[in-house]
Amino acid sequence: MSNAEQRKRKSQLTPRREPVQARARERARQILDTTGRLLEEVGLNDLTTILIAKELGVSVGSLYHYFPNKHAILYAMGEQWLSSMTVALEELEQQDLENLDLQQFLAELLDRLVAVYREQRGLLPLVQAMWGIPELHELDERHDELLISHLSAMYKRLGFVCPPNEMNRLARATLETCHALFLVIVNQAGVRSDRTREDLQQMLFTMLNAHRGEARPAGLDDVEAP
Amino acid sequence: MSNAEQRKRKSQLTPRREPVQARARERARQILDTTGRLLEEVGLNDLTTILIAKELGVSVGSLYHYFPNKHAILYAMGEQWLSSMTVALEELEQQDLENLDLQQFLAELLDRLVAVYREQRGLLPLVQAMWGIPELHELDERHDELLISHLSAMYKRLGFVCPPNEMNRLARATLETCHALFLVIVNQAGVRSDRTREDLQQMLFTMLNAHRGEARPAGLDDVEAP
DNA sequence: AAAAAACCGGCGCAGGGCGCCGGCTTCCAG
DNA sequence: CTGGAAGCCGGCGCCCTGCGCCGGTTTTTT
Repeated sequence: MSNAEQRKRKSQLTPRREPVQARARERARQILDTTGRLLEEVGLNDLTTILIAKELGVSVGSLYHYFPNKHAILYAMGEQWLSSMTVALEELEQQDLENLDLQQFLAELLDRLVAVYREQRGLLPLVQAMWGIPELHELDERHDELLISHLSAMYKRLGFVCPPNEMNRLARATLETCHALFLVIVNQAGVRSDRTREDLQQMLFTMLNAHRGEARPAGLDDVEAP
Repeated sequence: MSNAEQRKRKSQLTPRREPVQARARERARQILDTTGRLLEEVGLNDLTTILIAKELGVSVGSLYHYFPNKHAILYAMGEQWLSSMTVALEELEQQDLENLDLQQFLAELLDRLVAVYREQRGLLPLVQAMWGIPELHELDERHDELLISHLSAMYKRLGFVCPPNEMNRLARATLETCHALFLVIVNQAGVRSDRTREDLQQMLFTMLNAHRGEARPAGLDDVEAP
């Protein structure tokens, strides 16, 4: 079955081989870099392998030495994004959270995450890709899990006593609110973005502060639910 | 230029003709209905004209009597969505807002909007389409403008005294926060969704209450900016 | 210096979905 | 009852774009 063969190849998302030589590693980095730049400029719909190759000044064939197909490039960008988030979150977890109050914690959290959003090239099209391209869905899910697990852990260290399912709900609400407003913030000019950033912090504080001490929230006896 | 011709046809999004007979009008409604159902079931990527026709039990040719192309169907769904929102907002504006306090207002607002989100079939793929398909971008923008203008007007009636650009910022923050959390809410089960709905209300209250009286916010002297 | 890895440009080609076509059926008016 | 307009139907042409392999050359590594 050549069809099955093709599907297999198509669903292959990891790089063809681990680049060993310095030059090759550099190339792979350059490809991602260029792709990021192009995503910003032309958007997801007009991004083609030919365009990437031309922009970078290499041939299409070369591209396929590093990545088995176009989606794999986007996938790699997504992983880069995930790892930036991971770094930011782990740095935050280094801190002495037990002795931070909630406002201080939120200020730290938002600063770090906004920075990650700010430095990511072509973020919006990338998000769009993670929603729209089936092969990349997994990344979106991993992103959510990553944030939920880290946030839950940190909330606990801050003294939250909610049961796991409620913690989960709070983390999800936090993450979605942050994501939505970060996208607003990075598109605003100086003062406005600071104000929105501050509003976000106060909103999160309101939500979290209201629930931090609820050991047994009413009506939430289920263990796991969306 | 057959190419220009084609482009012209492709960019055509309004229905081919206004249906005059009852049967035809009914068909058009059915097409949108079926499309909504299919969007829920198979998602945006696997939605094809053939599938729509087969599901509805008509031929593909028939579809093209009512809509010039596939995107036009989605466009029509989007417009339906916009009009639901408009209705909800206008109903709210009927009320005696001047004598409502902010909490009461937010409760009303959220109830109505959540209801609209709940009853819209295939909402998520539709949103995805409005982001991903260039022809539908306009809908997304109109949606934002719609909400921002209505929200600004209502905030004013509630006694807000901010300058227009700040009002705009607050409306945008409101809309993005609502959108993000509505999508969470409609996917949660009973009690949890109520709690998130309540959290959202308190968060919005926090943000809006903080700024309702700021006639001259510091550093916001520009007239228009993102 | 030989082997392995990286690089190059061209081109075959597959396939999936779009939407037109030509002819039929139904409905309404006169 | 009849004529014509609106509605309906299935098929399939076909496009066309982007994917990704190939055979050969150059560079790096050991």
